[in-house]
Amino acid sequence: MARGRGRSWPGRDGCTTIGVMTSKASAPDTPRHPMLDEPPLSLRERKKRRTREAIRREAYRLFRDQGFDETTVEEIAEAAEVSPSTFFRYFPTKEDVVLTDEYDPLIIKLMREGPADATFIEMLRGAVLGPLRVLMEAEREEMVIRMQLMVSVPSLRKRSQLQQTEGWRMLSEAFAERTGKDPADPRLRYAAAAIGSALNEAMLSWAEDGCEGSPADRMEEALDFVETGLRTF
Amino acid sequence: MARGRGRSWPGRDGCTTIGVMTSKASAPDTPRHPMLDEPPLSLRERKKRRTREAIRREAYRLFRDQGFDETTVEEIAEAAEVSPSTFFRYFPTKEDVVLTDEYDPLIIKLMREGPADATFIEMLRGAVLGPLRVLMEAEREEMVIRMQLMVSVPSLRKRSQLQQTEGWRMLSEAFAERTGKDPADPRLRYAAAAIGSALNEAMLSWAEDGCEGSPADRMEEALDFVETGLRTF
DNA sequence: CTCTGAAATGAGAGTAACTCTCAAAAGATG
DNA sequence: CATCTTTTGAGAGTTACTCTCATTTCAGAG
Repeated sequence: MARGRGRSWPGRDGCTTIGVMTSKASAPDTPRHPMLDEPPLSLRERKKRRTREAIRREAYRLFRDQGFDETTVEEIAEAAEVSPSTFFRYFPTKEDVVLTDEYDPLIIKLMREGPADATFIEMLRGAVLGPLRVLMEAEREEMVIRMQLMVSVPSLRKRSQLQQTEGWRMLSEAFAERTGKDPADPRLRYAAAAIGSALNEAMLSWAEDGCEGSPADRMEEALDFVETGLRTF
Repeated sequence: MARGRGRSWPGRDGCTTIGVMTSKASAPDTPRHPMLDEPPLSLRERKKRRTREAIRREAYRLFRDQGFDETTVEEIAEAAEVSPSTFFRYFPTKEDVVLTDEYDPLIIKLMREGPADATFIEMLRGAVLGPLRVLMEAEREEMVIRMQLMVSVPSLRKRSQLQQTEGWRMLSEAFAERTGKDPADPRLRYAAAAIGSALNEAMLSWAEDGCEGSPADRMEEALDFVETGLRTF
């Protein structure tokens, strides 16, 4: 085939839906979120950011109007006024336009600042649900479109990064580092995987029910449940 | 693009790695496992089964010899002496050759026969880990190859059905039915998703460590952990 | 302002995983 | 043997990516 994956693109730095990154490194655009006020901005960087935003904006528009599968990369590139080549330099796959975001650094940062004696779940309540609530206020519209796409397009649903174990590695490591736990402890993997999937499921159920309120509420519910409910369910 | 997914193939009935199905329905081949001694076998059915087995066998051989990405569907089809068209009639995607199996009916059956007052996790210990141990004895070699592929090929790793929430729906429903619980209870979704991912992670860690013994041991460990350990971890 | 190197872009050709249609082959059935 | 149904093969088409290379554009030094 051709469907590339895991190569080494310039356009990304590796992050994802609601802060669960699939790390990558360097190049064209190193996305970071404004909420995490980053330093300066060279001309080149500004241009790259604009390009990335243009691609994403046009892509969402087309996805909304004619559907994800019905929109070709070529169309997106044309609408964003870049070449198809450039599109792929910014997003490794069409799916990544929807799945990628820039919140991971923020989450990691919050984890490093959290209480050193917190449990994994407690830490996540602060580092993931907190910013998510803010995010939903600030960019609700875009988030809603994303979530709806993720629910309705099978290929996106499956790749939802909240569900991708791999994406939780950095988060787990940050947690281990902060709390002094062994990063190689298999329980860390189990916990991250289990919780990630439960959160993902909570998000899906929120989207399926019409995207009312904040998904963070559902996620809170899911966290509470997996924290103590599995023994008796 | 072309990468189809979720269409409506004739060749499958919907099942998956270690019994976590992505249901589908009807047609050419309705795979079932011998362990679940099914009734008769018409000439046509036997042929279909043979074809399916031939495809899988040749595919595994080629994957092992030259790698998953380096093997084209065309090569597999040729080795199995069928046309590429036929290949896709049996397996919706190349990945499914590795990800699909026929254990789901067995697991469902065991769940329906299990204790009606068991918790979800208890039920899984019996219905999933039990047969898995047997399976590992009976078809160890093939299972090991599958697992190794699933660990080493990124696209497979991500799609590992143990991780696919969707695949757990039927299992959840069987559980709800057996124990008289509400199948729409969101906690059922959370539980299935969380446990599925933890089990998947256990399997991966087993494969990464060289596939020694049975993955069921690791999975047992993971189940024990998510059952009670998340509150304090 | 100019020169120089580095990074981003565009163009275009190539690969391979699917998709779809249709006619031919092969079991099933009576 | 005749007919109906299901499976198969052939082949053409779409599109997501991949790779290479020439061109453009920014950065930084003089």
